[in-house]
Amino acid sequence: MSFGNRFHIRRSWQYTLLGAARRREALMAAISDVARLAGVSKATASRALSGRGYVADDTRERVVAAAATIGYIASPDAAGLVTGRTKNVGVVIPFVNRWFFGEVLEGIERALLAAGYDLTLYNLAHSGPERNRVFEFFLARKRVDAVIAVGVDLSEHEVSALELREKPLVCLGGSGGAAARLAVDDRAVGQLATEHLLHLGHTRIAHLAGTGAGEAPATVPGRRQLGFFEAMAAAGLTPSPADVVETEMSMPGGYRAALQLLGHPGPRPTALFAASDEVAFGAMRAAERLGIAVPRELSIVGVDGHEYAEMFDLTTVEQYPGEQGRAVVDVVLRLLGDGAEADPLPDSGAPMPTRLVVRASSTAAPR
Amino acid sequence: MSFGNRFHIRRSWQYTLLGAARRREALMAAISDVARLAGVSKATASRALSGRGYVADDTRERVVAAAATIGYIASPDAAGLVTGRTKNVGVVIPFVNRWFFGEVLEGIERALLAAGYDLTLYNLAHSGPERNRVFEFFLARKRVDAVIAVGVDLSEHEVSALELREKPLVCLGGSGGAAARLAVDDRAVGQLATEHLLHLGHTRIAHLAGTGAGEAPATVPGRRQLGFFEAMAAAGLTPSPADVVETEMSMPGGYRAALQLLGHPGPRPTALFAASDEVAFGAMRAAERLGIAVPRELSIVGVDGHEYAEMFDLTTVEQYPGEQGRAVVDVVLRLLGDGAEADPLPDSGAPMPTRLVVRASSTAAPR
DNA sequence: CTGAAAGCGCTTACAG
DNA sequence: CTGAAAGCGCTTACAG
Repeated sequence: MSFGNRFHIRRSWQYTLLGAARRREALMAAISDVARLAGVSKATASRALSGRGYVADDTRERVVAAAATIGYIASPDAAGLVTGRTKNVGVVIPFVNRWFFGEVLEGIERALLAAGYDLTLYNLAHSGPERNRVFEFFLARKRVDAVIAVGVDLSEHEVSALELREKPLVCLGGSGGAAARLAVDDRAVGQLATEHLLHLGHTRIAHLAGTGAGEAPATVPGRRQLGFFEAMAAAGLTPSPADVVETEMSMPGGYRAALQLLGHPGPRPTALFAASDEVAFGAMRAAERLGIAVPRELSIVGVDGHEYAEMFDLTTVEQYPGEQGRAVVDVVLRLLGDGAEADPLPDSGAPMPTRLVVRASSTAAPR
Repeated sequence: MSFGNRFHIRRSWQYTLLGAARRREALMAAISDVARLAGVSKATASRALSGRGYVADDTRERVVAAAATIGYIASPDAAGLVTGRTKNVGVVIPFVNRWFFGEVLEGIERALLAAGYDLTLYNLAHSGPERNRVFEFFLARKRVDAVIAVGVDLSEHEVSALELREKPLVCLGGSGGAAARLAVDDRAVGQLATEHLLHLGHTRIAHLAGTGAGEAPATVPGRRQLGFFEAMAAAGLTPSPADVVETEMSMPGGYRAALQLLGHPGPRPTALFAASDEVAFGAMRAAERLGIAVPRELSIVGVDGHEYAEMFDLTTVEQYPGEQGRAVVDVVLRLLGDGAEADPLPDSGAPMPTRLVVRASSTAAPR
């Protein structure tokens, strides 16, 4: 029962490629090695190790022991070839370095790992040819069992590229596609933030919206802005166009936009609804630079529940991206028939939870 | 030459699993479909598509056309089984949501994607059993061709788990392992930041160090702290232990640590070297809260070249994480024999570039 | 320049 | 409960 035989049968090119590894006894063992050592067939070894199918208890033990001895770990790719499952999920995400997206990604990664799945990351930071290649080549291959799209606005074409390959798609936020989608109610979020400021007596409230909010009402920035307008309208107020400024949803973006908004001579808004906490932090910094006291002269509300919000005393509508990541993985696993069957199905219609957290950045309107 | 035959041969369970996909003509095509359509053997189809081996020009054209017609994309996992190459790299990273790490990750992703590689993400945020599982199971499988470790302090055991599987390992920053490592000279960085403050006439300089700097001089926080001490010593100064505080390398971490450091009654340091820009931002916020004017009463220097540094007018020793990510992929590709052979070998001994950028947060010592 | 054959490492249905 | 056989989709060495 020596291991030598196998190698002499191998073709020379294979031998060259894997020779070094093979020659060390315990390395890169295949299931046939386990089977041989345990004195059973590959089929039995497979059943014993996977837990699928009947195997006598003592046989199983022998197989498991043999696997441990030679450090055997099954190749998921070889298994995937026959089962059609790679145990790998593609995650498409536009940013990694914005708080919300980073938290979601960490939540997804943790949940996937716990389920024995790999996470293949596709960063869509720069659209263009790269983005096409992701949808038409990388995600189209059989390498991923499913796709999670985080905060991406999918085109028809992108969705159908995935459908063509019958690749399950679950979205978190973003827009486009008829696929399964988990999301907070961003319209309600915008409404709530604005109502909080209205409730404090503010009447001139500005909005630092995310890029594209105006043209694309279905996107996250668009929905938050919609909520803002609705709350204002319900209070009988019509924001002046100059008080609604679009910006990249980052801290420097918020800083620059707020500098413009607040630096203009003449009466200023007394309150500001920022489309995200990062935008709000930028606005706070801009106010500081312009000598505008927050919250005495300017109340600010953000969205996210950013890790820094407490430090900056920022009032915000919290959401829970880590939980959202976990939840989206739950849905994927269930779609793949791999979740705990016992788990109740998530209420797919219901929006993900949010919560208004009031801190010192918002206060009663002056006078 | 109908596609129907194939399916009747399939076993029923396969049929059930893949049936729906197969029945739509153009879907999930295999190379045998391409071969049949082009009227050649699988071997020739493979050669034509991969570009390896001789194929007559017109044959190639026919094969390529056939592949396009049925939307054929090769399964990398099946190919990997025979070539031993998965075109997939595992990336191990402790954070995704800290600026430096996010930038590195984006740089790695872009470079890998451009080379046709996938990136499988393993987030080591929480060490413990999960971390073990990553090294002993996930990375040990044949699923990844190589491993990139970003800013991780590898144990002997972790390194040998990888070596056992002959998995090429390239590190960016961090410590541990004799593997290939790209890194900035963190000792020099600490020295430079400190010398800048000394040069401005400061003599009482505090240091907000990263967690573990004291016990682990080989780690990034340890090396930066070493540089700090060396520069101080060279100036004939010995920092008081109270002026060296360890903190998590985040903005809230810096905030809390600086609150302690600066809130203490009695004379204060006039300058502060923060182990990262995020720590520095936190310290700025703490100073603001305590009514300490930056830079008039307190000069602050950070490390990183964070996206926000300009907004906060922070003097910092910049590094270029996006470039670092790209560079580490270069090394991996070369190790895998997949890089442009023409490229000059990177000067593996040389540290990655850094640069002192002076802004308004640091100024001459009071008096 | 091309095809038939072997084989990568695994899992499953089938027959005992 | 177990094994022999077939096959997942691909690529390569070999022989023409």
